[in-house]
Amino acid sequence: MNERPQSTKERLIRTASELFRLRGYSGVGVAEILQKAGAPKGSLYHHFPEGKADLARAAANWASDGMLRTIAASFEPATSFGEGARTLCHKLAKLSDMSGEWGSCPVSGALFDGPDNEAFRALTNHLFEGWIAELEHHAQRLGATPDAARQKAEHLFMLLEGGWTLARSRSDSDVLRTLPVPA
Amino acid sequence: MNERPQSTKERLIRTASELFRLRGYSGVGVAEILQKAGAPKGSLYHHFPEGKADLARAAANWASDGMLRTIAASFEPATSFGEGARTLCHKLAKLSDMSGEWGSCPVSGALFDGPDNEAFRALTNHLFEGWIAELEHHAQRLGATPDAARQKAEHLFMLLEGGWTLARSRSDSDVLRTLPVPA
DNA sequence: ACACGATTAGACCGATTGGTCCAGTGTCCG
DNA sequence: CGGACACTGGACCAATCGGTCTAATCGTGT
Repeated sequence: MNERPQSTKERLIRTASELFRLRGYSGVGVAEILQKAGAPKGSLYHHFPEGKADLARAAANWASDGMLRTIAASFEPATSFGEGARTLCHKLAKLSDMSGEWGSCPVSGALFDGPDNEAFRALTNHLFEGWIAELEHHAQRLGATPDAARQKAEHLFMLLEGGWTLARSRSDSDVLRTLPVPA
Repeated sequence: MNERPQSTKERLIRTASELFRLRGYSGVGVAEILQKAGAPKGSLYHHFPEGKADLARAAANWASDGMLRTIAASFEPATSFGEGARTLCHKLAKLSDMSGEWGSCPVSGALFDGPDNEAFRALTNHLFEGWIAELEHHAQRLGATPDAARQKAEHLFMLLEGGWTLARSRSDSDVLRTLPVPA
């Protein structure tokens, strides 16, 4: 019976990630996730024994993996950090355009406004540091000194997060396309 | 009976703003706000006939006004845009340290994950553009051309929003203090 | 002293929340 | 064929959600 394009678990993670990005952890109920994913309640608590929090962690991890792949795909063909950064911005802008709706960073959406949990904050930070480390790796590969690479990576990360916020508030992905990225 | 430091309405706005900043619009219930503010339910719906959404708008407006004052206070004595920007960053870092807890931008916290997407988004954008306009005004006053002033203002805004996110995820206000602000 | 609008106080409401539980339905391996 | 096990379906639950309502109380001008 499982000739569906994705497994139930995968569908749950994807729709949860999308909804959390739009309205945050507390802004989305499990009923809505289940309805959009076309799954019954039993499935959720089978695949994610700890329920909503478990699903949010999985969604954040999944979204973070996608972001890491996007970063790698943008920087691998680049010949300078600035070029890779600009490519990344354009890719993210395009993703925003395609989704049709305006959400926030999928990681902070899923985790930041959760139950005042310290564990959620720690996972958020872990994922963010993963992005920064990936950016740092490419900066160093493209000729920056270790110190400069770290600085460039953090700088670009903050611009991206801030740009995401402004783009969402304006409903305009061009904000991302014209981001003043470090060279 | 009203020798309290602030009126009930003011207390509601302040505690709502603080809580929304920590856990977002949907992450905070009216019961919690009322308890922390020491107000009964009747007061809320007397001062804010539309209830929680009304209160969130008021909280966001109040927080935005505070931010505008902080921007003005930082840039007025400055002799260059970079100097004003650095002062602003230090002031915001200090505010984060004093609050003891790590929240997000008070405007996006109160409004971004709300139920009525479009109206909330429009207000968020209105307030954000107010910040950018204030920054732009000071940039121009301190010698930048109109085009450069606009660019510097948006650039600083995005760095601040992104820096806020990273500072929160790391629980470290030094992120703000070392922000690579435009000159 | 009185009246009157502004405000407070909190009981109460239906809807929705996240979560539990178990009977069914496969699917695969002996 | 027959268990074993992974998964689905949904009824059901206590708790909490935002919101309404009315009675009491307050402050103030006359």
